[in-house]
Amino acid sequence: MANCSAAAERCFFQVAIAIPLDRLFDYLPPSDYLAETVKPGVRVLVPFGKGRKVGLLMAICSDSAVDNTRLKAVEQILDDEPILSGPDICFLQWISHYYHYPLGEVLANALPTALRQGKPARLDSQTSYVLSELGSVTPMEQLKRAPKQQALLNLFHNHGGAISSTALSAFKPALQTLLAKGFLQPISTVPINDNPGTGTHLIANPEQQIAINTISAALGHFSVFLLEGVTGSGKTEVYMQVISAALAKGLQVLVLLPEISLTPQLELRFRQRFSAPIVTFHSKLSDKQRLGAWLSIQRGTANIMLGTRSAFFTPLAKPGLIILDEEHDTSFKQQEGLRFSARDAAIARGKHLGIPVLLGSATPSLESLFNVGRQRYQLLPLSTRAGNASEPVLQLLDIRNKKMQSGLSEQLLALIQDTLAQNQQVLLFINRRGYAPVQICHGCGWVARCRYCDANMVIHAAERRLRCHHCGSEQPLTPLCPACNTGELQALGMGTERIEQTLTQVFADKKLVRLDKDTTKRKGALEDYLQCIRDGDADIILGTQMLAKGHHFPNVTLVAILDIDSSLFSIDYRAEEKLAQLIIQVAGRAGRADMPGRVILQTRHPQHPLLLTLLNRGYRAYAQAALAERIQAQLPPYTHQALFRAEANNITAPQLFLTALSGLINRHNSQGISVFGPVSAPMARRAGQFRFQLLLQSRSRKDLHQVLDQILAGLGELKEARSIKWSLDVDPVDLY
DNA sequence: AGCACGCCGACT
DNA sequence: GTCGGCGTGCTC
Repeated sequence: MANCSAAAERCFFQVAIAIPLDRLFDYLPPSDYLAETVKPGVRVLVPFGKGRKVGLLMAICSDSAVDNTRLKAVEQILDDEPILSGPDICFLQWISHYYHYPLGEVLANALPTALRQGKPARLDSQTSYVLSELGSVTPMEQLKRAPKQQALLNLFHNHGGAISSTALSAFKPALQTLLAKGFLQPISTVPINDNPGTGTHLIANPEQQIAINTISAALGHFSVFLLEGVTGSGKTEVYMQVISAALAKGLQVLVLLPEISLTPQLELRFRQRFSAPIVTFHSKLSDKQRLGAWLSIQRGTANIMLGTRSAFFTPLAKPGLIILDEEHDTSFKQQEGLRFSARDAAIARGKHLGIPVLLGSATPSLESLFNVGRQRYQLLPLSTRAGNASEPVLQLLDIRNKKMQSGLSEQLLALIQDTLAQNQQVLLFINRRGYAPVQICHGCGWVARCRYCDANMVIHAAERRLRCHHCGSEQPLTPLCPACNTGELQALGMGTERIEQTLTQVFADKKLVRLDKDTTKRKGALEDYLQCIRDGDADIILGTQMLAKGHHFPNVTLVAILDIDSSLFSIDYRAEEKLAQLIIQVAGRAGRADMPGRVILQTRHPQHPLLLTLLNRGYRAYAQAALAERIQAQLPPYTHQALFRAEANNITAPQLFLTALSGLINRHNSQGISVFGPVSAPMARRAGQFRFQLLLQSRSRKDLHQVLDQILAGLGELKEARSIKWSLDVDPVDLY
């Protein structure tokens, strides 16, 4: 083997480094380097500036454009084998190019923290647990007051053997308790195959069977499917049978969900079904756990990865299928750093890897329905609800000139009363946390504003504080108006906390659970509340939109959305789509076969076309009408957008920058893409920063990206860029 | 992104 | 007389 550094032909390492510069850095090989032992895709430790950094080797080439005397040598090669394969790197390069984000930073997004820090890519032997003698003789009923512990013990009974700690990450508190009680005991093993699955399929109905057959037949080549099924139509059963088909071919499956809180339930169902090793991946895992999950998928020791957006880039040893559930959910769009859409990127990844992508939703995004119309995606409908469950009834409640009590009309209060009297649960949504969104002085009209944002301070009564929901600044509640020094301060408007107060007074004998960012801050609090609701320990469930995601509450028969009007006239053109999806999703949360759900929408606009179409003709009719409007208005998905944002601590610099940028664009804009702005962001000042934006739009994605490619090269030299912070959002979903 | 270098204000 | 403010420039 030729020793490259000594040989006549020199060679150079091209290394990607996680800094906001979209270029590679050339290095000399390490002193002990032997050619052909090192392949692209390994991590290298390199001197960089004053310190050292972990980079990824992209290529080994025979020359360098940099003056060779300035080159430093790679200090250490960190991996024996590439941690990313050729196709993976190729896909990440595509991502870097499409989102105009530096390759080194894209790579950093794709690696777990431990690998980014240069820790060894090694799977530690892990602790596993087995039933103790005591645990195997303890009757399950003994734990009926502790459902989580009971579920865990049950898992061990069904499984019969050892289960690894990684596989039990969702049961951490219960695991500790059962260990303390002596029902379980730890054993140390090499990584084991967690094998509790029974593999029993349900009998699929005809539509499910068509979906299963179609997707299974597509394994091995690229195609996109949109599985459109209402809650309870059996999407998960389709997922599981398609996963089975992939597993049978020795392939891996990546399953993405919008929210962490949805992973435990699905993980449990998967574990009951599959004998193949399953790993989860999301931001609540420790660095070590994430490394373990990532490596076991990268090496192929696990076959199924279940995770959130942060799991998206995990390399698959034997790629088989990507499933993205609740594809309409905007949580799949990352809102800072690498602003990618996991949904869109999943399609691109499927294409790169030559594997099918399965999108699922009861309320597909307009983009996906548009792509079905263009025959890019194949629609697989599931129209039958399992078990003859009847459709929930959607009903508008006109609250114009109606007497209201804390945002609740008397009619709604009466309906709540009736429902509670029948020992059924009530679910109430209001998308505003805190006590009240405005504090106003009745004497002089003064309103509590945030010092740093263009926003009102929100009253948090229990903590006796005013808080800004945009920057987090706080101050104590004062009894006197700071402007006129009288005691005329009043709370205006409704938040979850205030409605909770009213409801606990009106229904004093009923148990209320409030679910919002404030009540679920504690780790595991959300899961505890959800379990409490499922166990029937709550009569009234009150919360923000976080309640609408995925969870099903069969004993809820009355659902009300209290404040839909704020979304009906929003400046954000996607607000209506989100509201329509929320209404239908919420309707799916409620009821079961013998107790159909009822959904009440309080509104002052009962004639609004969105509401009429949605209620009378359903989601698909709404979507069709909305798509027709998008054509008319020349909005996505009929056009493509890219949004430049700029912010600074003064009001002029961002505008100057965007104006200069606009000029630069127009000099390169032979394609005739539209440029709107600069305009101030909907919230012009946030956390002390003045924010402006420039929107680019074109009917041709190619033209748009061509212009972006041209201007981004010269953007660094723009002197106006020096004093501000800017970012580019390709395919923005929120124009804030 | 870090990190140094580099010229102008209030302090041991 | 200095400590330190963050503007500017560079990283193979």
